Amino acid sequence: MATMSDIARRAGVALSTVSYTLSGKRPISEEARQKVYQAMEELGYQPNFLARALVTKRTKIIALLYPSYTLSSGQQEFVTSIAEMATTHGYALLLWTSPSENLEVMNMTHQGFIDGVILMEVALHDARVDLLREQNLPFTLIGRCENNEGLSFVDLDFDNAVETTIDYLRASGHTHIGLINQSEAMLKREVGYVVRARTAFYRAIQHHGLSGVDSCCDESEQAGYETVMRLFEQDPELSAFVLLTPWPSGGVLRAISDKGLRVPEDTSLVAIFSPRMAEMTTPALSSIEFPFNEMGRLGAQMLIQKLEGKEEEKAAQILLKPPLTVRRSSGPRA
Amino acid sequence: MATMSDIARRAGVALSTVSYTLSGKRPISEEARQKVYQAMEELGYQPNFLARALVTKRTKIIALLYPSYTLSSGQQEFVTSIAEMATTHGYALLLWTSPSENLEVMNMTHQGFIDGVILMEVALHDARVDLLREQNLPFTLIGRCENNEGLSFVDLDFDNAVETTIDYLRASGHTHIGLINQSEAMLKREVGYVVRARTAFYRAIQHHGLSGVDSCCDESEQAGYETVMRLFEQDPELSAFVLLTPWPSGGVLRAISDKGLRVPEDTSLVAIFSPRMAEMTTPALSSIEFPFNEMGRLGAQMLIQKLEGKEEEKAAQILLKPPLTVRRSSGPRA
DNA sequence: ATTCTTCGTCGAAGCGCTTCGCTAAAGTCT
DNA sequence: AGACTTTAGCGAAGCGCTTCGACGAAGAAT
Repeated sequence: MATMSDIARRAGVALSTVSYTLSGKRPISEEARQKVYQAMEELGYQPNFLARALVTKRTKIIALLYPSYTLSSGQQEFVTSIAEMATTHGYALLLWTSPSENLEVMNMTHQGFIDGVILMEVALHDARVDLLREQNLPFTLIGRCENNEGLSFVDLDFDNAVETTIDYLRASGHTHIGLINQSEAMLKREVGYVVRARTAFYRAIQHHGLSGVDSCCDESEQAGYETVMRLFEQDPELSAFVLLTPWPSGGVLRAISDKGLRVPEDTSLVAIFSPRMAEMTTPALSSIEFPFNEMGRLGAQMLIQKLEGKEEEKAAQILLKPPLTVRRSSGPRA
Repeated sequence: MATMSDIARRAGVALSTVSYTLSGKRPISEEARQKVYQAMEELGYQPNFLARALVTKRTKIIALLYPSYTLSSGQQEFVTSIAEMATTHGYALLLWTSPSENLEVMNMTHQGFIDGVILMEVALHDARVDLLREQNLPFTLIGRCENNEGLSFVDLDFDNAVETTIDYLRASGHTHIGLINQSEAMLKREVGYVVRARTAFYRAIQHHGLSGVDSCCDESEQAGYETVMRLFEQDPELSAFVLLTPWPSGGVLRAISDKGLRVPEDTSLVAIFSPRMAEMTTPALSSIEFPFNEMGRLGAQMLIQKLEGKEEEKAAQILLKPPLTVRRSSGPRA
C-alpha cells in the first residue's frame, strides 16, 4: 500500500503538500496538484482512514447498539433504513451488541472507533444511557426512557397507537379484548414500548369500561397459538386481539380457527407492527402503520446532525402517531 | 481521556511498561503491575483502539458488503447471526453498502478500517470479488459465483432445493407448476441463486416432462397478487407454485382464493425461504428450510478463521441441502 | 571471582496521517 | 522603490499506541 510519503517523494513535493491537495484546506498550484494526482494514479494510492481518524478524532462510523445477541422482530427493520441514511451522509454503520447484563463490554470495546451511537430497544431505565453520557459519546434513541430530559429520541407514540386501536375496536362493538405483547424477557427488561403498550392498554380498557386481558408471547407460531388459547381460557368472551409482535400471527389465526371462530366475523385482529408483516397473513391484518423506515431515518439523521452541527442544539424529541389502516382482519362484531 | 503516557507518568514507569502490562508480551514484576493497574483505575483509562489498530494493522472489524441500499428480504436474516458470531469472536460488524453500479466507493472508503469482508447477494460474475482480490482483503461469500475457484463460500444448494421441490410436487400429481422468483432487478444483476433457481426449475420441469412458467416478483403483497394472476393467464392449468420471496405470499394466496381455488386442495404452494416467514401465512407454507442462521454463522466463521489462522488453508466451500418440510399449503392434486 | 544468562525495564522509532508555524517569492499599494 | 500583503510550499510536531534493541541487576554456571 502506497502511503502519502511515497506520493510526496514521487511527485517531488512535501508530504504536507500532498495532504493539502487532498483536503483542499490550503491553496495549491495547478502544477503541484497535477504532479500529485499523477503520482497517486501511478501508485494506486488509497488514503488510510485509520491514520486520518487518529488525528482528526472522527471515524465517520456510527454504531447501532442493541442489547441482546439477536435483534427482536421489529428492530431488524430499522437497520437498513439507518444504514441507508448513514451511508448517504458518508457514515458507516457498526452493529454493536452489548448484552444488557454486562455493560463492561461497552467500556472496553471500540474506544475511539465510534463517533456516535444509536440506541435500540431502549428500556425505561436504561443503564446504557448513563454510560454513554459519562463517556461523552453523542447518541440518540430509537425508543425512549421514562425520564427523557436532555435526550434526543424518535419513538412511536404507543399510548396513542393503543388508544386508537381500542377506540376502533370498541366502536366496532368489541367489549372483551386481548393484548398479545412482546416476550416476557422484554417486559422484564422494561423495554419502553412493551411496558407502555401494556399500561396504555389497561388504561384504555378501563376508561371505556371494557374488559381486557394481556399476555406476553414469544416470537414463534406456536407461541402465538398457545397464547391465544391461554387468553381464551382467561376470558372466553374475547372477540378481539391486539398484536404487538408479528411472528406469532400465524399461530394466532390458527388458534382462533381451531376455536371454530372466523376472522373477522367473530374475532377481530389489529396489529401494531410493520405493514409488510401485516400483509403476509390471510386475512391481511388491520394495523397501525409502524413507520420503521421513517423512524430509522429520523434517528440516524438526528445523530448525524449532532455530529456535524453545532454541538448545542436542543434535544430533538419526535413522537410519531401513525394512523390505523383497516384491512381484512377486523370489523364489526357479528 | 487518559492516555497511556498519563498512566505511565502516574505509575512512575515507562510508557512501554504500561503497554507490556496490558498485552502481557513481556514479563512485568508484580510491583509494577500493581502500580499500573492502580493508575489506570484512578484515571479511568480506556485504550484507544484506533491507535492500536494503526500499529497492528488489525481493527477487529469485519464488513458485511451488500450491493444495494436496502437488503433484499432474505439477506436481512443473515445479519444478526453474522453479528452474533462476529461478536463472539471479538469482532464487530460493519454494514457496508456499495451500489453495484459504482464500485469506486469501495475503493476509497474505509481503507484500513476493515480486516475482512463478507459478501452478500453474490452475482454470477461479481465485480466486487475481483476488487477485493486486488485489494488483498480477506473475504468470504454468502452465495457464490459461477466460477468459484479459490473462493470461500457458504451457499444453499438451490439446484437441489428446486429439484427436491419439483420432485415432491410431481409426486403429488402436479404437472403444471409456476415459479415466483425474486425481483426483476436481481435477476438482471445475475444474483446467483435467482438465476440458479430459474435454471434448475426449467431443467427439472423438462426432465420430468412437466410444464412450467416463471416470473419475477417484487417484494410486496400486491406484486404477489399480480404475478399469480399473470401466470394463470399464461397457463390456466397451474396447480402449484414455488415461492422464492416471502413478502408476496399474502398476495399469492389472495389471488388463488380470488380464482376460486383452495390451498392445498386445488393449488399447492412450496416456499424456499425462512421457516419463520413460511409459518406466517394461513395455511402455513410447506418449505425448504432455508438455514439463514447456520449460513450466517458459517460465513462469519470461515472469514474469522482466515483472519486468525494460518493464511493458506484451502478455500472452504460449503453447500447446504436443507430438507423440505411439508406444512399445510401443499398436498396431492385433487 | 569471573563470565554467561535470564529478568524487568527503559527509551526511541515508527504506524500514516493532519495541521501549525514559517519562509521565500510574487503581487499590491502608496 | 520600499513596505506590506498574499500565495504556495516546506518541515516538524504530534495523534496514542506497539515493538525493537539496549541495559543494568540479579542469579546460574564455570
